[in-house]
Amino acid sequence: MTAHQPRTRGRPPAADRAHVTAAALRLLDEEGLDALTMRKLASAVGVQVGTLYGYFPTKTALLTAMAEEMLSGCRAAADGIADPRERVLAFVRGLRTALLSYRDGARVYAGTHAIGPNTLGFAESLNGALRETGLDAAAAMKTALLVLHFATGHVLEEQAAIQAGPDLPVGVGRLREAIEDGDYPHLAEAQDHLTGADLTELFEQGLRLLTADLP
Amino acid sequence: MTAHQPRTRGRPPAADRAHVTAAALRLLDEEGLDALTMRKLASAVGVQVGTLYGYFPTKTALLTAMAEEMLSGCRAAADGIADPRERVLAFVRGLRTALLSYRDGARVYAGTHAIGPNTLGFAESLNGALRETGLDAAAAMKTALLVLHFATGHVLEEQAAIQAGPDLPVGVGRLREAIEDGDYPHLAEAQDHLTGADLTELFEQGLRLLTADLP
DNA sequence: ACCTGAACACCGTTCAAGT
DNA sequence: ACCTGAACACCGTTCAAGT
Repeated sequence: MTAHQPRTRGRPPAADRAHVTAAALRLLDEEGLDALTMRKLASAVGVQVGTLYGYFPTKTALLTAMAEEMLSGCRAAADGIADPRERVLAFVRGLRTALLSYRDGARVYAGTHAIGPNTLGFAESLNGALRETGLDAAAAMKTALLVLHFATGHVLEEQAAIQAGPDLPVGVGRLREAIEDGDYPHLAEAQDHLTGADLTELFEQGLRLLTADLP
Repeated sequence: MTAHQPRTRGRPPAADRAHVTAAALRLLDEEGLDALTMRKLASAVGVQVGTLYGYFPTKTALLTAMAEEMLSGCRAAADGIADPRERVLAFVRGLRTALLSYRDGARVYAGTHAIGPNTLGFAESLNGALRETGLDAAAAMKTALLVLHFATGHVLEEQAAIQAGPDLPVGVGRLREAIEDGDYPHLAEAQDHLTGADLTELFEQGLRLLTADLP
């Protein structure tokens, strides 16, 4: 109302919300989701723990803002593609890249339900591209959900496999051991073909199949 | 070695590991993953917290045992199907049903990497069915991973959508609001077609597409 | 209006001491 | 051999009091 007031209206100084979110994403990338603590984040920002609750009412709200921010760049590469079918593929690849570019990115994304402009804008663009291929509203939304679910699940497993975490290098050895100890002939044979499997190629295969019946 | 010794060899009384796992699954189903606490589990079992660490070295180990136990019944329905292609579909449907039958089942499954007989036996049977359709070892494993990733991602979202949790009914209203406030014409149109969407049908569509190129 | 400092009610995990 | 009881080092969250 008054001219003297700074541009804050409700509570949160919106400028620093972004700053805190960026610091949280940096911390996530360096230490992983399990080590992302409100206290560690506070000291990274240079503030007391309680202060964070002036920016975000809850840790879930922070994680949601992080998920929203993760998607900030994932439309750029696809938006200019003329062929709608190729645009659809580019959108989904962009989502995978966005999630892969932060440690535990898929876990954060799958654990939240952001409704910010990046998330909804992405869903809108993906739906738009699907409609342009000739699908009606219902079919476009179904295909969008399908590829989104697939991408989430795939990157989740990709990042779980990468994780050279606390005891995971042990974990993969244990898997090999368990397969050889037990009676799993198909798994034993497939294991060799699987070592160093190209996960990008696997993702592309899934994406191709899920979009195979596009008009 | 000696005949007097009871059949315990190392540390854990294996009989009660199963009992604790069952109690944990019961607690999970009643209260959800976020409320599954070692202390709550201890009091449900009628024991002190520290005692649980005689059965499981860590909470992660408990969750892994829970994931393994979840898959106990998911092969039964498919194992007798003669047509290999139909058997593949039945295995994946069985996995979805198994995960859906516990609250937060997919979150537990996706967050662990069980290597017990249920998990490996399921993977072995799925691979065997895929080989029988005519796929070679590498192709069978790739398709298996694909449908597994899809199923995980799909049920994860299914259970997140169901969750009439602490503030989620508010959450869906907020989504509708955000879509109508913003400039998302495709999402706004698709929203009506989506309400009460049949998630089982959507899962079947994804499954059909991912297995469409089977020989 | 914003931040500090301190507390509350929890966690997972460990380990002496009992029996 | 197994369990108890109590502690350790943390959590997320809240809130008076300061400025």
